[in-house]
Amino acid sequence: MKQGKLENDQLINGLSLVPWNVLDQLSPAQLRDLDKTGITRKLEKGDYIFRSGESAGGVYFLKTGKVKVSHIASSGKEVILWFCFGGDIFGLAESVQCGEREVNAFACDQSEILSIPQDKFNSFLFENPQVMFLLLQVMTSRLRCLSETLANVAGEQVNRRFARLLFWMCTRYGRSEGEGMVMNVQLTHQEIADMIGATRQTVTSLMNDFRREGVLKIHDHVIHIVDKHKLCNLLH
Amino acid sequence: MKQGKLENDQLINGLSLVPWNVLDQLSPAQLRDLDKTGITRKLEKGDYIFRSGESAGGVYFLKTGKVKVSHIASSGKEVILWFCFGGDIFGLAESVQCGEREVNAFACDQSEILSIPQDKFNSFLFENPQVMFLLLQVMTSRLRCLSETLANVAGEQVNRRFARLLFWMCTRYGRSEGEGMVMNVQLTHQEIADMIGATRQTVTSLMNDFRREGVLKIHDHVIHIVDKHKLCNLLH
DNA sequence: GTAAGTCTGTCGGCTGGCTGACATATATTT
DNA sequence: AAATATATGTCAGCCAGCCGACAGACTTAC
Repeated sequence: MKQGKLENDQLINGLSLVPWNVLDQLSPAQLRDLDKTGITRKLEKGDYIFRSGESAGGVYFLKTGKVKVSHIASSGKEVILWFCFGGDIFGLAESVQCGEREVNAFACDQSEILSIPQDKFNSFLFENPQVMFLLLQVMTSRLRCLSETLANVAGEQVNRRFARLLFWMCTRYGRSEGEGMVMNVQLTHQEIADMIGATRQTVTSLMNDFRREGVLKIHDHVIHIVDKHKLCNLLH
Repeated sequence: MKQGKLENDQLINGLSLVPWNVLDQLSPAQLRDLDKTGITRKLEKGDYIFRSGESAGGVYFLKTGKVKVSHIASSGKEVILWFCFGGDIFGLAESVQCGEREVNAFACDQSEILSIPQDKFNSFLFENPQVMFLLLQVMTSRLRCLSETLANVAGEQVNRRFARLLFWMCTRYGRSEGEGMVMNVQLTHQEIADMIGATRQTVTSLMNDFRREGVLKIHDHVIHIVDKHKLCNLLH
């Protein structure tokens, strides 16, 4: 790992693409070290890793699977902050500080997690300053991502919010394919709604609008953006 | 500074109060070091330190004054992420990564800033891992704060959004006073609106509703929460 | 002191998107 | 295969909060 400047950093339409996959960026020795200090656990679809209000004992790495990190507003509405995939870290905010969980972490699929007690993880960070720096990058990248989401939700109409989410998800989790993009993260309309502050019904109808307009297609729950430029036009 | 656990951390109603004032937590030697590597500059009210789209050359510390960090949504609506006060760091996200600014930093008052080039700052962090850890804490604290704001904006009605903002601002920037709280951060109705995703008119009328209900009073632009519990009741 | 600029207060009309309700389609379990 | 659960599609009604507009209050500059 090079100090100071990420090598695989990219900028696409102003989107910072610092990779969030932390495990992939650690050395074999560091991985062994973490594995030794933590406990690996298997989770079933539907399990909670932690819930808002619980006291935070440590930090988690997602080895495989998919985890949803979300708030429940006092109105009962769920607000999804992001999804974690293989290699991602979560539960850091509450651990690096002291205090209780503010969010829920929920296994969307069968998953495998590595949990590491707070004090041990902090020691690990001081022994591996490059990793600490990497986390600083990941956290600031998430901060930018949330800033953008906030600007989106607070300042735009639903159709644009949806278009922006699509573009953002495809950029981060999908791949280009000719004029278009493909992303095979499985998302229900409800989940999309919870990410953009809308209702399920609104997402359903937007989805069909976009399909009718030839912006996207869906095969087996995989979203294909037919024409990147068409989508981009919906952003401004 | 103690490693691993912040001493002056507090939790009030689930609000993490990791202090954001970074300069106050540095040693005299570290301060001297930073002062030497950076440039101190005075700003007039209304100056921009940077704007969205510019390339990011470094990181800033606010020595005195007040700086607004905001997004402009493509609809033209401004969305305020937070205000910085004496000792706060800003512009880190874009610097620690590479790339361009995504937000605007605007001096709300006469201010004094210390700007430090990215590469020098990164070196400084590796020489002072405790500071790097401190920044990790500050950034994750802001991440939590933004998460909460997002949940607020995406999941609650305006009156609650406003109540939550008041509570949050008083907790972070104000002080308790008997049954109530006082906060003398000067905010216009427009600025409040931009923090909660509402319009100025809505904030004006909410402000008067709350005054009528005996939740708050205003003297010389200073907000007094008359009864903390009354405000808290509005949150749920 | 006056003028220009910026904030605050108030109101009627309008609408984006929520609510609720129900039908159909697709997965999952037994 | 049947039964249950979950996801999608569609629609009418409604209302929170936006929009525009204007008046008065308060600041700042000259």
